[in-house]
Amino acid sequence: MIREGVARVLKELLNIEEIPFNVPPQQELGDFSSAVCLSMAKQRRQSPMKIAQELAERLKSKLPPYMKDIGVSPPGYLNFIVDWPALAQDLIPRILQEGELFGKPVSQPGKKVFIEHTSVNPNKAMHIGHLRNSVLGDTVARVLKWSGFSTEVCNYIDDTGLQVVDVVTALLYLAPPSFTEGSDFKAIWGKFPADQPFDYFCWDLYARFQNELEKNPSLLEKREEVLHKIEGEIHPIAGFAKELATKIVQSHLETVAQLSIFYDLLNWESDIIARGFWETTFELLKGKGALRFETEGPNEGCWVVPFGGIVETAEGMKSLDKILVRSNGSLTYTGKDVAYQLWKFGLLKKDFLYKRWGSQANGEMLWTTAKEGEPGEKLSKSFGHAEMVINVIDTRQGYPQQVVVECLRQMGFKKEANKSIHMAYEVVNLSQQSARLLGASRSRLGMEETEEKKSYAMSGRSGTGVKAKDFIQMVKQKVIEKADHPLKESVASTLASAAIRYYLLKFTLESQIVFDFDEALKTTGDTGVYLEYAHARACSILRKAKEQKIDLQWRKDCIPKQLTETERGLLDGLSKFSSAVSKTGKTLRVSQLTEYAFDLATSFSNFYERPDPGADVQTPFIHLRDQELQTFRLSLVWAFQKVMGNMLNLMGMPMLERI
RNA sequence: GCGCCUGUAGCUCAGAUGGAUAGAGCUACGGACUUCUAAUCCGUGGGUCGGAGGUUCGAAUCCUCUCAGGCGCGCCA
Repeated sequence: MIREGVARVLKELLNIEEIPFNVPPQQELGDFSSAVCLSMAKQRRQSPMKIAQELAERLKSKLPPYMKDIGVSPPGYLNFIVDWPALAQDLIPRILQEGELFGKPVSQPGKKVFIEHTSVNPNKAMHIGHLRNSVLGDTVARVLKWSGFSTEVCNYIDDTGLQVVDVVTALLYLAPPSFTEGSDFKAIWGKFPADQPFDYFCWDLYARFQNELEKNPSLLEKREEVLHKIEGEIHPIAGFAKELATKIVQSHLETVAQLSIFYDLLNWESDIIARGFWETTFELLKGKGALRFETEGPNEGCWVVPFGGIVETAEGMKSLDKILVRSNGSLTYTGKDVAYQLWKFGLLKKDFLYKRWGSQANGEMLWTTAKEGEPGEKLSKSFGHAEMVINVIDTRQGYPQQVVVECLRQMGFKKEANKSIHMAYEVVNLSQQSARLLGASRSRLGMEETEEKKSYAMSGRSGTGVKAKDFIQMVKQKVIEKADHPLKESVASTLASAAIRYYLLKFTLESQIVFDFDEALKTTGDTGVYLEYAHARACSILRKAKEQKIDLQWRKDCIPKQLTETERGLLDGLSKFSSAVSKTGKTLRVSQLTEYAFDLATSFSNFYERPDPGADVQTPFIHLRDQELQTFRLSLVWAFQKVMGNMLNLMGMPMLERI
């Protein structure tokens, strides 16, 4: 806000696009500075010092907002001295008045962003890697909504894939009683133990099935049989599979709800097929010549997107071309994805049928696509037809995502191709110690006895991974242990949720998280707990002030002539809120949120601990004799509490009034 | 083989558009609680930003090469 004001004036004066700012090495020089003059020196053929001096004079005669003075230092830096009282006078009452709306950009009517995240195979429990996806997606959605977009969040359910087939086959045939033609599924449902979550049982079962497949090839035939029956959609097994997937999806939704993650729509892959999305897409692609039918070579009999031809790899010759339709006529995942992407933009003439899934803990209705649902026109809301599409998928799927975008481009949907964003993030792996703790043997991890690796990939196939619900429970337990007083259940849950979201958010997208229990269970320092603590502390101060009947009414004459270092620090932090969030909305680098939030909380802690940094004694705000100063400092606390609350909201962390 | 990503303090990581002396947290050591909440704060220690060239007045940041690690290149999803 301070820097934006200066940047606006400078841009006008200099006619350049971006103004870089930084912090001077000595505080005496100024509160912040810019090196624009240095970079201008060459093209203007003037010494940077001279440019800076001239510019400073021009700025001084027409001071930007909140500026007290502008100085110059060699070799040509512009140093800005902030008029802190003026800033306080504008900023604090605005924060207090606007509350949740403070710093929010004006909305952009009609601009809709479609965000897909989570999209976990509905055949087993979620693990912490899936959680990273959900937290990233949910946070981006929150930030974009705040930025003024209308958002639609969807969770894609791949119910037609082999993973579901595997678990169904395992349930029906791996252990007695086996399914027999004509029988009902009562005995099969009876296999689920009462003392274990549904999705946990499937987790183990899936891993066991992968193991059994190698030993017992007859299961392969069974699997093939189950696959066809599910695809046929008429056999009772198809209904059973759908029921199973539905139950798992329910488990997933319950899991992420613990981290305040909700959706607008569940999109079932089977509905993409049933609604004939592909047929339309196929014609479009063929019409544009984007598809090629292979009559020879390794992809003989397939419809492919040409994407680089045949290349030599470590494992021999391979084709880079992407198959969309297999030689047996069936559709690949990428094929479905192209059709689905078209639907998201409203480019398909076809639509799903919808019905209500149920209301969620955030009060919003969750919809699902369904064969027996209603057409979109009959609903009060419309799904899809987005301006921009963000797919939160891990980086390993970069190649197929590229194919999807390329298909759009080839079909002539250039604008939509450019607005298709693959939000790619690195996976979560397990540290050596974590892998050991999970009891993963070397052989199960697929490694030699002497081999040592830094990290281990989680694997559904081998059942190696930290299950999301376990992790949430562990963090909760840890938070309770670490507290110096008994915690209410709800407080522990909130702290755990904040800690987990923070942990999954603070890494940059390119950073591979090597999950380590010690690291992930930390409750001190750079953690979500710190943010909650700072917020709750501010609440406590305000609560106590009210109890003591201290007048919190803002008066502009309460501002001191000189602000202390920690007061300035907090004020500066508060003033950066809007630009910090806006920046995240543009870059989608959500780790910048935790970075800013931590900085803000730190500046508050510093202010709280040392409001008068030079003094020997620090007086608690509510004991201050100077009523003006008391009002000012308590107003700062209040403003912090509001802005921190807004930050917590944006990161999906529930607020606590006291811990 | 080709492509993408990563390499910054003992450990885990930030460092958007190139800017002045590269920052946090954890760990270690030393200090501050009859409290507005010590899950906090203050201090000390810790770095040839993987390496080598180059561009630039100026490079952790841009370019080239190189070393090390991860991932991708399925008629899986």
